[in-house]
Amino acid sequence: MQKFDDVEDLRVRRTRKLLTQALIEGTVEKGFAALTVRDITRRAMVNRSTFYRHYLDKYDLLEQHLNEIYEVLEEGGIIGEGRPEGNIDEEIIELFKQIQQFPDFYRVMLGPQADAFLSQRFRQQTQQRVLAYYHQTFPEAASDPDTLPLDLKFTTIASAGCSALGWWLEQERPSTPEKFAHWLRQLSYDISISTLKPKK
Amino acid sequence: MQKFDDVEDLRVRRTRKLLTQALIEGTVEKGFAALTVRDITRRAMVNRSTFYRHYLDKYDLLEQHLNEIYEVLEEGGIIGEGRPEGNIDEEIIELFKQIQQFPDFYRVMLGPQADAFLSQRFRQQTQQRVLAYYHQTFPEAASDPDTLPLDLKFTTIASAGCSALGWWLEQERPSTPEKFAHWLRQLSYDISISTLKPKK
DNA sequence: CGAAACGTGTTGCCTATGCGACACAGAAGA
DNA sequence: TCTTCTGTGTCGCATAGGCAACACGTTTCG
Repeated sequence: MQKFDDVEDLRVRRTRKLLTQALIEGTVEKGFAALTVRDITRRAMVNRSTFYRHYLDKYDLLEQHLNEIYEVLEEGGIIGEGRPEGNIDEEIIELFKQIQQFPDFYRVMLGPQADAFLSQRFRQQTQQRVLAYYHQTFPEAASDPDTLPLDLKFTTIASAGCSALGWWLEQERPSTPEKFAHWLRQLSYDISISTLKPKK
Repeated sequence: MQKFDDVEDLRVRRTRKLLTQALIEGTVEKGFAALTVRDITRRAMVNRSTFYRHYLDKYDLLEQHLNEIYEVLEEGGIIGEGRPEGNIDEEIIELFKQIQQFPDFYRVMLGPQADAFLSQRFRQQTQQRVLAYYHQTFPEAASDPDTLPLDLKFTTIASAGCSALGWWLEQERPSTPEKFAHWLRQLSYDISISTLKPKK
């Protein structure tokens, strides 16, 4: 797999978007396990060799897709301490609108009958992301023996976030992405305060 | 505007598909008149210069899209190589299954608040297609001075078909393609009989 | 069992497309 | 009026991606 000089090239972004979209649609249609690289590239109208210029395999594609989601969440401060920035709020809302476009896919990942590999990898990545974020934000907390074990915190927070998202998607008529983003920010902020901020 | 060596190149087909899709979505969203080439290319994630490698302007894109639809219908035996005695019902049903692929777009084109240029061009192209069809099917009718003027017939038939289609798409709960095809077949059959079949 | 048939990765060559720039036109605004 | 801004249409150059072929592993079926 080779890298690209200009990751911002329109062709690169378009190819990645098409492949990701095909991954989601294909997963909904026939399941992630049965999905082949050929299926994805055929649906995306992208040559198979091009797929390997960007991703190692379908698992790599999935993880990169999830990572992109987390990056947006972290930039917006949804994960951890909320720092409201008007500009980034719109991006988060856009993200949830995108998620809402493929509720079946995330339902597959988060629902009760979720694909084994998918849901495991999703929660696992979520936890890792939360871990990395808190290492950046609270570097001193890692060496504090008196606080709760970090793993427990991260597992709890990650699981809470996944459950919240799953709950949102399971609703009959999900509320607007704006409202859900607001709730999620409040939730994550409360959790941050109660678990990470040392009481004075 | 330049031509391409290999029109079957996956990149060419993908680009055209994305642009066409963006045209349809953009037309539904903000109307065909207000739609710019920039809007289309931005939505399609295609460079603006690439647009001009394929189309002259948005009108050219629209016409090529309509032509492709008609070509698909002809390949399916719906318009071309018509058999007047055959089972026309199935052919008409196939037609509406094709149209149902882009319901919003045709709603914009044919509905009461339809864009002026769009609906005009659509009716115009439909009329030309009907003209070609009847030239194939009834070659002797073209030279018959005693029948009604052909233009009048075709205009009437095409306009009737478009109006009926627009009415169908405007319904709250459009009836099944089968039922509507039955009605339309009766209508068109009556028109054909009364205007094209010479009385013995 | 053998042999099609399919999926995975990889490579070298060719080309469609992106990018940046340009001239031009019309519209909005000081 | 003179700017400023946006859209149009075109161009040369650089490159991401298509295509065809390859070796290899796995399923499928006769």
